[in-house]
Amino acid sequence: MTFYKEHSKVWVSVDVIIFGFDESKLKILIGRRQMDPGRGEWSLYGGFVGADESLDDAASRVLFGLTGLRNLYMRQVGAFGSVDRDPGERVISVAYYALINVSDYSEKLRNEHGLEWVEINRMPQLYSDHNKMVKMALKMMRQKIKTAPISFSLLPQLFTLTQLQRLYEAVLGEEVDKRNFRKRIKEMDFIEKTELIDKKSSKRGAALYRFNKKAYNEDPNFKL
Amino acid sequence: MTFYKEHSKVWVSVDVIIFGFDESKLKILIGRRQMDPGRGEWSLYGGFVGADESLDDAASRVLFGLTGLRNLYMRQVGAFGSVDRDPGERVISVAYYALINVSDYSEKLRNEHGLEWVEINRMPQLYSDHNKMVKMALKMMRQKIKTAPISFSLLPQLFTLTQLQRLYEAVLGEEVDKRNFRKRIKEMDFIEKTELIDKKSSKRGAALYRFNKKAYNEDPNFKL
DNA sequence: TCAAAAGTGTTAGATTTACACCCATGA
DNA sequence: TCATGGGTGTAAATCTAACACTTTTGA
Repeated sequence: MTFYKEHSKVWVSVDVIIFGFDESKLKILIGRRQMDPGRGEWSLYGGFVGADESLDDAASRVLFGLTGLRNLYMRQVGAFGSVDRDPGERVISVAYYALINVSDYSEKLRNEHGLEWVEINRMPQLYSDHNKMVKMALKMMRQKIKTAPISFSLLPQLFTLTQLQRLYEAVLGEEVDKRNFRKRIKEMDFIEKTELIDKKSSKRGAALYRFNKKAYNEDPNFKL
Repeated sequence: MTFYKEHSKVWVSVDVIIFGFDESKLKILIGRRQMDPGRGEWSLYGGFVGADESLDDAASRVLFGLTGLRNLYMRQVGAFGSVDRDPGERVISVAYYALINVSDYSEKLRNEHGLEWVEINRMPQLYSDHNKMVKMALKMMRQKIKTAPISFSLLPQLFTLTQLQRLYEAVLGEEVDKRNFRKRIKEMDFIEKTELIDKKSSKRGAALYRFNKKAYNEDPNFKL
């Protein structure tokens, strides 16, 4: 059966924006493009959508190839389809963003792919319309992080409240009042204080917290 | 030049969700599918993306063919790409939603295309994943209408505050307090009261208002 | 002993919500 | 004259934002 044969087909790719949080900075993972056209330009990492895989599957595949990690938090940003967005051919691209905990990520893989972590507010010019994708992804992520517990995907399992606060500051791009912030955290029972103390960040040491996903699902009242 | 020839191409279509507001109800325009596969099922209206048009252009084209109207408020909902979402072939679809003022819309065109206005909360089952598209579009539109002046795209140029209130109630799916609503409207100087009185809706008559786009652009402080 | 980060409450102001009656008119 | 939708203000409650000092400890 070929129902639609009078219409033309196009290439469809996925591009992934990988957010990470390190040194109190929000960063994304970019590399030098390895193929023509645009070889050598800074670029997001992407891949073509296969005939037998969904868009989400294609994005997961690209993400796995890049990070060795599965089941990352991932959301679609949207489809980008200007006729001349790709200098070579007509390619429609669907952008996704994903969140990773930088300490889960292997330096080896990063080097193999020639990738760099770049601070979100020091982004170079990227290939094609990739800057637009990043901008939209960031906008969506900012929105999301205020109402859903996605921040924990960017942090180690155990984290201090200062780390969490720095993360919000980095994502939102504005300072946050420490006391008001901690007040709100205390109201969320699914952010649990552990007995453990982190001594790396200060002499006095800071309590380590943990996100309890099960408790969250029972009472999903996240609000920052 | 054919850079990507080793990869497979797919069909890409756009599907448009057309919102209208009538009789205090939020409605969408759907029709019976005219082609195989799925002939006769309730469906959104769509079209294939041509080789030389952008996604947005394809959506505008479909929208124009359907309504005879250009420059409608239109936003992308996202790309839908399950492998088997279309029973015939592999087709990736990008959904858009658009807002129209029902009274601008010609009954003639509606009949020609065999379209019906269906209340959003009486939606029948639609072809393929179209219900999912509608659900996402509605969610996005609800979000948008709280922070951007898109409601005026669903109303005639002149409207009463009761109409505007009913629109919000229909979109948000909840009742709104009349006095609080009007208080907030008064704060937005770009919603201008005219000298005109609408006598259709009540014996006493209600003042007609107008959205001043220019004034809005100078001070875009929409907040409902 | 001191520098550096952790931790902790209160108050004023702003925003949000709840709520009920009179008005004008055509039928 | 009365039924119908139009139009108006206040007060309580909640939420938000501003703000400063003590604690602990390793160097």
